[in-house]
Amino acid sequence: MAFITTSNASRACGVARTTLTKWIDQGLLKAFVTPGGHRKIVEEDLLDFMERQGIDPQEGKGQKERICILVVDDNPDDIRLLEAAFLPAADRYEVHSADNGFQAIYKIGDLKPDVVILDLVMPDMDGFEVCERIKNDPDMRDIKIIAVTAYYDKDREKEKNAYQCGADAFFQKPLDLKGLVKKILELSRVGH
Amino acid sequence: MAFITTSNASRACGVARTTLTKWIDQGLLKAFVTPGGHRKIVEEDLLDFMERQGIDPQEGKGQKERICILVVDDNPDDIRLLEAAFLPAADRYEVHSADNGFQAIYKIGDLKPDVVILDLVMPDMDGFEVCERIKNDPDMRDIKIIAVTAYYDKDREKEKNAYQCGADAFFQKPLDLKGLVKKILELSRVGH
DNA sequence: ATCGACTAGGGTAATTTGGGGG
DNA sequence: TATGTCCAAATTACCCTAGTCG
Repeated sequence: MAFITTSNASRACGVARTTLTKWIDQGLLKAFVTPGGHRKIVEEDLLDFMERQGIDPQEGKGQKERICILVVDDNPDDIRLLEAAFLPAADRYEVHSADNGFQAIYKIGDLKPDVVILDLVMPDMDGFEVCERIKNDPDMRDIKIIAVTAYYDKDREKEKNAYQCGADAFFQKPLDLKGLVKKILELSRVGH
Repeated sequence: MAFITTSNASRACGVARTTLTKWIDQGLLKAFVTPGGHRKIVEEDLLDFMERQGIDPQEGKGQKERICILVVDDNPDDIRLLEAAFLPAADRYEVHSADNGFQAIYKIGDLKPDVVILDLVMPDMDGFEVCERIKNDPDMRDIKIIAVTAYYDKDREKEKNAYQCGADAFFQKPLDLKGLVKKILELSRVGH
C-alpha cells in the first residue's frame, strides 16, 4: 500500500496543490492526516477518485513512446558502439550523444531523456560532477543515470563514489550490453 | 502528461474560450472535469483534435514570436527585478530564470532563448565559464549573451574578460533598464 | 539528538473559469 | 456557428512558517 502526498496527487490530477487540498477538506477525496497536519492519500483512493472524475491515469504512457537514451562519453568510439548496439531496435530506443558534461546538460534540457549513460572519466567536468548536478536539480532528478567507467575500479571505489553522487546503476567497460539493456528497461519503467 | 486549460487550448486553436468549451460539451474534444467543474484537456488529445480539424498549431493569428530571455543570477532579488521590468511588455517578452550555471545550461537546452542575461559573479560555476561554454558549443553559440556584474569594474577588467569569453554586451549593476531593453532588441534582431 | 534539504500547510490576493443571456 | 460580456465561484500564485525524512 503506497501513500501519496498532496503535491504528487495534484500533479497526477493536473491541478494546483491548494486545489487538491480543498477537495480533501470537502470530503471529495479520502485522506488521513498526520499529527503534524500533513495529508496522506492511499494510492487506491486516489485512483478511485481519478476514475470517478474521468482522469485517465494510463493514457499515453504505454510502450508507445520510445525510450530516449543520452550517451555521454568523450570517446567517439564508445558512442558509436552504443549507437550501433541500439540500431537494430531503433523502434524502441532513441539514442543521442554528447561528448562532454556541458553538452550533456544542454541536451538533457533539450531532449529530456529517460536514461543517461554517463562516462565517469571525462576531461574538464567529470561524470561524478555531472551526476551530482543532475540529481540535485529538481527538473532533472528523475532522469535515471547509468554510470560507466573504463578503468579498473580498484576496491570498487569509483562504483561507490558514483552511487554517492546519485547514480542509479554502475557498469564497467567493456560493457555487458545485454545487462545494460536490461537495466535500462528496468530503470525507465520505474519512472513511468 | 501535460494538462491544458480551456483558455490556452482556445488560443492554440485561434477561437474564443466559450467556443472551445462548447466543442468539449459536444464531445468533439475529449476532456475531464474537476469536482469544481473546470475542464482540463490532455495535451495529446488536443493535438489529435487539432490535427483532425486541420488546425495548424502555430498559425493562430498574426501573433509574432516573443523574444525569449533567460536571466541567470544567483540573487533572487535581481531576478525579480528583471521579471518585473518586462512584465508590462509580456506580450513581447518571455522571461525565464536560472539561479546557477548548470540550471542555465539546462534551460538553454529546454527553452532555446534568444538572449541570456548572465551574472558574471556566481558561486560554483561563474558567468565567465558559462559564457565561454555557450559560445564554444555549436548548438548554443547563436544565443546572445549580455554579461552583467554588480561589482565595481576596476580598469574595465571584468568587461574585457567578458568580451573575451564571447559576451555580446556588458552592463553594470545597477542596471540601466532602458539601455538593456534597447540592447536586447538590437541583439535579437540580428539573429532573425 | 541534531542537522539540513525538501516538502507541505495556511492564509490571502489575483487570476481564470463556467454558465447564461444578449 | 462563433463571439463578447458579466459575475460568482473555482482555481492558482505567492509568501512564509512548520512538518517530514534521511
